[in-house]
Amino acid sequence: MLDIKLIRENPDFVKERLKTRDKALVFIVDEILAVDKERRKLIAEVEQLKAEKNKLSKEIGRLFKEGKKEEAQKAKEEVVAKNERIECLEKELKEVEKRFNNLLLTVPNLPHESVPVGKDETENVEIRKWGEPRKFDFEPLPHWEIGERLGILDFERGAKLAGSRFTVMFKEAARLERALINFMLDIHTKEHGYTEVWSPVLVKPEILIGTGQLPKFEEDLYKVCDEDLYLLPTAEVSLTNLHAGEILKEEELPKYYTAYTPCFRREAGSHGRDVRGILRQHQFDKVELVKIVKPEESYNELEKLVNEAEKILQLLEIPYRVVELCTGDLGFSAAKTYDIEVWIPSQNMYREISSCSNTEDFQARRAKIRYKTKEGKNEFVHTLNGSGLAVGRTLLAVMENYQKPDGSFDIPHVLQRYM
RNA sequence: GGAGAGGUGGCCGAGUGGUCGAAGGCGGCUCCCUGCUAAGGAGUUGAGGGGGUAUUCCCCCUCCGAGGGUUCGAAUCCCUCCCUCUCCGCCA
Repeated sequence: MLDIKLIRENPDFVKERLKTRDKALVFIVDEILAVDKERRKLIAEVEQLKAEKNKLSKEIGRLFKEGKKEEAQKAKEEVVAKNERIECLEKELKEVEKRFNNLLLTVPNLPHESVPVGKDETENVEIRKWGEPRKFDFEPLPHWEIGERLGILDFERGAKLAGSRFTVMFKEAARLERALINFMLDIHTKEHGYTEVWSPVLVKPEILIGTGQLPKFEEDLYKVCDEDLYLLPTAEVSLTNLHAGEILKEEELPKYYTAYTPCFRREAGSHGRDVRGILRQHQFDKVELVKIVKPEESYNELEKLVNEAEKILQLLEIPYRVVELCTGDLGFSAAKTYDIEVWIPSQNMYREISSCSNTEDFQARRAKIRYKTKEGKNEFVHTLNGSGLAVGRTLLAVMENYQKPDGSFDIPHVLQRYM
């Protein structure tokens, strides 16, 4: 959520920044300003009346004690009249507040000034490459063929159990999934200083509002029927919200959390994309990294976060590249994002395996995560998140990059002790 | 699922219709005192929002689990919900 004060005081700046994402966003700023004006006018009026009412009520108490019944009675009538007016105005105010909040909650974050301006993913900027894609002296197979031939990826049975975009894994694939999870968690906790977390995978709507999935992206989420709970689309949601509504001590920061969770996404609007294999599934495993930091440190922390995610691929010895998303491709909550894209031999291209973002205070403002500065002021923290990594995609990358001509594949050196 | 107890400020804990944003204690902060430390003394110490040309000053509104209601007035009374704890049942 953007700071209403910023919108109020620098509307043109906000418009300019939003425009780099999408030109249509400009109009919402004016709408917000109009509603804000209306809102504040009503607040002033209501509070004036309440002040008068409170004063009178105290007066009444005093008059009763002094035995001045008639004067008290007269004052009572006056308060009743004020109450009617207050009730009426408050009803109006409630409507306006609701409109105001809904508007504010649907505005995306402002891109950081360093983010390249561009309309979509074609204008993302490659930052660096790591590793040389392997030269195959045979035609590399896609992972689904490798997996099906070995009998360790079963798409038909996945569909039987749950429908399309669900897969069953057997034997080495199942074990590799588990090995990858443990490997990633070990690296992040032992080498990068993260605290391991295990969290619920069903969460309340207000939690999803905190990180920005709601109210705007409900169609991407699975909702539990009969209960007001949603399946987690990413552990970013639970980890970031661990401190929702809290005021942290300055010396508690920074906080680094990592968790393995399954993630559930409806992938609405991506029909026909990546239909084969396990690249795009409704349910997938992910090890997530979340940082809660002081504002002045967040961009530094973002660079570190990307490096920490990259470390996994380096240890697995799989080539990748890092790209910086342009303004038009930036996610809703992000001020700046780096994607890590892993090399996929069968597609002869790099595909996203991690997305690392600094949301600045955008999520903190929604989730009300603050810290008390040395001066005793409450400030919003900055929150960051990144995949470290998407486990299913890592598994797929291992299978393809380590495949052998006989249709089998090797296990990366660092994973062998986990198998 | 059944029965009971309870949810108050950073924490503990008082408060059962008026001057209570809330006693007292602990903790925190500031100052004083003692050579240092400990002890002691004085003061101060919640959050969100609106306004006054105002982050540091002033005024006001709201907040005692959440939402409704009664009342001129509610932390205090009534209703609904949520959560925590204890016992019973069921269960991985």
